[in-house]
Amino acid sequence: MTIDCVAFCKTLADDTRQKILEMLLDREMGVSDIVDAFTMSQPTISHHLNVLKQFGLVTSRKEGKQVFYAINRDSVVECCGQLIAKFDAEEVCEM
Amino acid sequence: MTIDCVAFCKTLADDTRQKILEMLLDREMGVSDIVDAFTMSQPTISHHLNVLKQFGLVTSRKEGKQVFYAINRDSVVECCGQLIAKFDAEEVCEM
DNA sequence: TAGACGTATTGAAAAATGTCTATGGATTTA
DNA sequence: TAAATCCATAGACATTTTTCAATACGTCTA
Repeated sequence: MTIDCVAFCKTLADDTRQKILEMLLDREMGVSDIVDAFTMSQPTISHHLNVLKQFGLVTSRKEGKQVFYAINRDSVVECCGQLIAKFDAEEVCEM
Repeated sequence: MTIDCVAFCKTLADDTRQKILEMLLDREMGVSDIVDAFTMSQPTISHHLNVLKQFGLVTSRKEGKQVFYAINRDSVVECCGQLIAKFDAEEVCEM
């Protein structure tokens, strides 16, 4: 399946979202833990988590009152791969 | 040298800029040729070309009245590579 | 069941970005 | 040199995105 590379870049075009992804590289985290790592409000973090989730870069699971988010490594790698593929094409030789 | 991955994604987070880069994969182009490929105004295209140039994804050279833009393949590949490297890290094992 | 807790949603304000028109600078040509 | 061509810049406007406060929703616990 081919992704929308512009949408992928938009998803990563935010410092908070990239930092969240980096944190999730280390371990799955609950929303409140993520919120604690930033100075922004909880709704703002929830918004960014939703943007990441909509594009499939993270997954979430509910456990009691908490919601845990995890990075979707396969998706991140696949998207980066498609981005490279789009712009790393060999020079086209016309004959 | 390490790039700003957020700035890189912001640079690519626009449909027009990605299309311009794709066109330049094929061949170097003058500004007016690029403008002709879109329905947007010439200043708007110039703006996008400047964004791409500021981040080093394209280069330009002047030839008479015309300005030719070319993709900087090395830079594009290097930036994509760093983006992958940032999020494709192996799982961290704590001992 | 009432209250507390954790998270999502809503609606609005602020900030950033994309787009346009108008114009200016550089270069060529008549 | 005057006009034409090509592109960049400036400023204004519209759109999108980020952010927050307020509140709603689900879950646990006393």
